[in-house]
Amino acid sequence: MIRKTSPSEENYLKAIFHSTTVQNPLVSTTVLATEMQTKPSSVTDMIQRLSEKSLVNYTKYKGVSLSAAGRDSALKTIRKHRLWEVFLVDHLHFSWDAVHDIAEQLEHIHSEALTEHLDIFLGHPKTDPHGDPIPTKEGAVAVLSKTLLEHAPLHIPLICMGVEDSSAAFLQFLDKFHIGLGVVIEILEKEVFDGSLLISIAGKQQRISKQIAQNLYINIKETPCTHSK
Amino acid sequence: MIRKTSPSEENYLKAIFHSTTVQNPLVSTTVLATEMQTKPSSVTDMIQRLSEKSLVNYTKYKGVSLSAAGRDSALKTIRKHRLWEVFLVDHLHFSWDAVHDIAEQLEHIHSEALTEHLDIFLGHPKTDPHGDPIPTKEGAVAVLSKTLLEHAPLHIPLICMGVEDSSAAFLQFLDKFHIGLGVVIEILEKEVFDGSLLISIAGKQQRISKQIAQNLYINIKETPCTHSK
DNA sequence: ATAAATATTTAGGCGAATCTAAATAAAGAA
DNA sequence: TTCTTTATTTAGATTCGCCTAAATATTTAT
Repeated sequence: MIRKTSPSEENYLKAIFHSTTVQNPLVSTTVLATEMQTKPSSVTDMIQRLSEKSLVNYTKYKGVSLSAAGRDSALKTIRKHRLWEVFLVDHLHFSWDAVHDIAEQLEHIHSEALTEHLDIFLGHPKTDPHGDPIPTKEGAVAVLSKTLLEHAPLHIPLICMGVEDSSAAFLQFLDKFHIGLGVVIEILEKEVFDGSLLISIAGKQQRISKQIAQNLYINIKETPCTHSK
Repeated sequence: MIRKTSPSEENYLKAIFHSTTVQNPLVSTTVLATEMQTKPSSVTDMIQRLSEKSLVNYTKYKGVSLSAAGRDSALKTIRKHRLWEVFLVDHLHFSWDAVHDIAEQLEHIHSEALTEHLDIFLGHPKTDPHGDPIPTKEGAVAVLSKTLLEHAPLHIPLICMGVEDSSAAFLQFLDKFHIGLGVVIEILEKEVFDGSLLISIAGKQQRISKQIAQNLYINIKETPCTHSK
């Protein structure tokens, strides 16, 4: 009998997906253990089970990567996670820093019909409230052109497209500066000394640190964005 | 360290709630085992754990009932279940016979904020798509005046208020007769021989079996259902 | 009242997912 | 290269939720 993936397995697959996408094509036990807030031995245990189910490619002492089936499963989970985040922000009016923990639970609901009805209800959104692309039903992920604010040109209207760090702390920090997805900003000045930027948002001038500029993605203004909150 | 209730525990508490509300104030292991599609020994096992957590009152060989805390937990779960059902039917356009299994999963999401935001989004519904009352945040359940169609008077407009049996089979069967919540019907004739009824729905006459009449709740039309306690 | 039937609990085991502690492999330094 | 440090795996234990089989309590029938 074909057993459905458990929430725990799905979380591991997601973590492997993220680690192998952002960085190395092979992720180590320790890195995964840190990511999952657990012990390396637990990771080894789970990875061996996932390997037996052919969801990952695993070589002892070398590292792990996703198989086609594992990648598929991870993308399904990520699709659900991001769709739910859109629902939570756009319809239940949660702030973008509050949705992650709830979506972490909702992403494990097993019902293809639910996911697709939700997608229709939301109007087939392309990105979640943090600007991350929503994988399609078929498992395709759009590669968004991501430019860090740090590397953006001066004196040109820029549109905020996403965040690198989507921790609640950072998102709440952005809220203080009235920076959100779709917000138009313009760099007026770059400070060589500390990398800080003088920017204008909605006519007002503000100085933001290098750290913010390193965690915020922008595009040259052209297309409007949803999720304006 | 206060542990959150697990999905399994929540399902047991729900089952105990239903059994002790509908029938005896004390429910037996066997009845519960049937309800939960499991073995009596597993039920004993779980009940003992719930008893240690003071969620149920348990006397060996006698039966089990909910403690105040257990009842509270059960009502929270039922509230979530029914709110999600409203969402699934009213907003995601699922049919009323398709929502139960999905709501069974959604009801275990732990987030008070989510439940309350959902309640607001839905406009504080009083009943779910099957006519069952939605417990309040505080744990109050409205007692709806429930009259079976079987016992309803003739030649008076009746409004369909709920179902006794909410299995997919029965609900789909009702759909065939175009019977749904809020639909107005009138009994034209009662057949003594087999208990079947000749009714009119939206001007059309139909004959329905005794079994349907025994599983459908109605109210006299002019009296709108008051959800006050 | 006693025996038979039935309901319930106990005992012992299993798989999933976790942990700690010990063993072993790989990598880095002298 | 050989030793030491670090990373990784294995071994053994734990909890949860379930199972089967056996023991025991309760109920029913004779």
